[in-house]
Order: sequence, then C-alpha cells, then structure tokens
Amino acid sequence: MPELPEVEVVRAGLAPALTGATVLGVTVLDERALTRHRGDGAHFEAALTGRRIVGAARRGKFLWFPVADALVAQHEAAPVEAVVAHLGMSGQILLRAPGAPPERHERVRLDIHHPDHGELTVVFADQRTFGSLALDPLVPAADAAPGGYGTTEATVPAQVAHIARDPLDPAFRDAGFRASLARKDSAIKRVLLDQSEVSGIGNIYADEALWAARIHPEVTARVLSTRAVNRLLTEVRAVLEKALAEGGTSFDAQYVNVNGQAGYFAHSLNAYGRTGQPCPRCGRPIVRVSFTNRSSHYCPHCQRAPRITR
DNA sequence: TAGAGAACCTGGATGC
DNA sequence: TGCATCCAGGTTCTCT
Repeated sequence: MPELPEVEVVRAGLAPALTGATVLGVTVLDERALTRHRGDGAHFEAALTGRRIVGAARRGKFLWFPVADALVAQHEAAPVEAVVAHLGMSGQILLRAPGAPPERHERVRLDIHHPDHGELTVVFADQRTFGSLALDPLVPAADAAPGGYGTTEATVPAQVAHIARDPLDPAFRDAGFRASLARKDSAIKRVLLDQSEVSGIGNIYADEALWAARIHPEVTARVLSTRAVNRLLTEVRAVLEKALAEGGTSFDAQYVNVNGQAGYFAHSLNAYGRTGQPCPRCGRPIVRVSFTNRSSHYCPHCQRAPRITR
C-alpha cells in the first residue's frame, strides 16, 4: 500500500518528466478518479489542457503538481493551482510512451510534451478507486515553511492544508508532536495513522516502527514517556528512510514505481504480515489482532506497555 | 470537542 | 467448477 516511501519514489520518478512539461490533452476514463475534484471529467480535462506543469511536490501521502498557464514564464508568477494526487490503496502513476495500450484499471490519461523528453503519456491507474486526482487552489502553508518535499514555495493545495508534516520533513517539529501526544487519549497506533497529527505513516510502517520502538500499538498515547516518544520518532524515521532506500514495499502489483517496478522493503519487514512467525528479536511468535477496522501485528513479549515516567 | 467506528471499493483468497 | 463470503486499508463522514 502506498505510504510515504512509496509515494516519494513516485514523486521522484515523475519530477524530471513532468517539470516543465505542457499538457497536450487529458482523457478521463472513469470519473470516480475525480472524487476530490470540484467539477466533472469534462471540467478537469478543459481546466488542465494547455497548462504547464512546474514541479512535483509531496506532503505525507499527498502529491501535487503546480500548474501555470503555458504562456506565463516560470519566473514571472508563482502558480496558484496544482493537480493533487492521492494514490489511496492501489493507485499508480505510470509514465508510458505516447499511444501505449491502456493499463488495467486505467482511470485518467494525460498526454504531455516535455522540452527535453518529447511526448510522454502519464497514466493514473487505480484498482480499488480510493485514489484520486483534482485541480485545487494553492493556499499559504500555515507555518510559512516550504509546503512539502520537492518545493520551495510556502504553499499547499487547499485540500492538503489540514495534513500534518511528515517526520522526514525538515519543518516537522518533534516538540509539537510530543505535546500533541501528551493530550491524546487514543491508542498510539491510531495517532500514528492520523494524518492530521503526523503524515506519511500507514498500517505497515506504523506496525514496523512500533515494533522497533518496543511499544504496544494499543498503549494510550498520553501515557508514553518523553523517552518513549523520542525512541518512536527515531524508529519511525529509520523505518521510512530504509524503506525509501529500498524503493518501498511491494506485496503484489498494487505498488510499483513510475516504470512499473516493485520495491524490495517487504523482505525487511519485522512485524507486519508475519503472523505466527518468530519475532526477529526474541523468537516468540508475532501476533495479529483486529485494530480500528484493520489488522495490527506486534510481538507481545517485546512490545509491552512502557512505564509511566514523565 | 474528542474519540471511535463505519463506509467507500475491487479483486484475490478461501470455504463450501 | 462455481458461487458466496472474507479480507486488505487511506480517508472522510457520522455517531456517541
């Protein structure tokens, strides 16, 4: 499932091909891919055709591509709109040659022309239709820092404004996160999955980071000691960076990079999806429990409730 | 207002 | 072999 590392791999793959490209045409094959767009497919096609893409940015699991009018020079005015993309659970953004045969579950196709790379086709495919594309206005970032990774502009799409920064973002504030946790009466895993608290973490990396930090997923956030929260942040960053270095986690064809290639981090998982297998640390079996409408994997021996020490 | 649970969705896996 | 059911999970909405 696309979480921060997988989305960053996609962003990095798209950036050189999209930045500076002009949109020649847009084909919306399934309007369910536009659930976040304020308008129908025809509106999306008309609003984007002829525009110039000026970058590729990311905050958490959200991607956006600022667009400008084709006749406006890049240095003359900051973009005021962006194409926002969320991959949901099964979304893919693929780069293809012009005229390439349709992908399975293809929802939207953009034909672009890049001054260096020539004509390319950008395909948005999504099996489960939880992903989406939208044209959205850019608004000032609340903290006046660059809106996300891959941009120097202090703006974000309006529908991304409520999303917190991710732990790899230089503008992420550890102290603010610790203070927020101290007020939370929810389970720590639920907080990690709350994108308005900390972004980019999904079920896989939440389980992995909690395992590495030896924290039980159902421990109430506010009872965690400062030391435990610091350890958790360290492990969250370590897990995300390692996954990023290995190209993300692929269990099946649901996650691939822009060229259709899978990542390798699934081989490095210690807890997620390892139900019944020995914990790599203590050898006791990993257990799976139902947790907030999904599954949670942890080692009941290593991940006990920490002492309440503040 | 905060927290918890459900709905949305599709296709593979499993059971009968 | 075919059908029915379960399961996966990110985000948002609704209910308590």
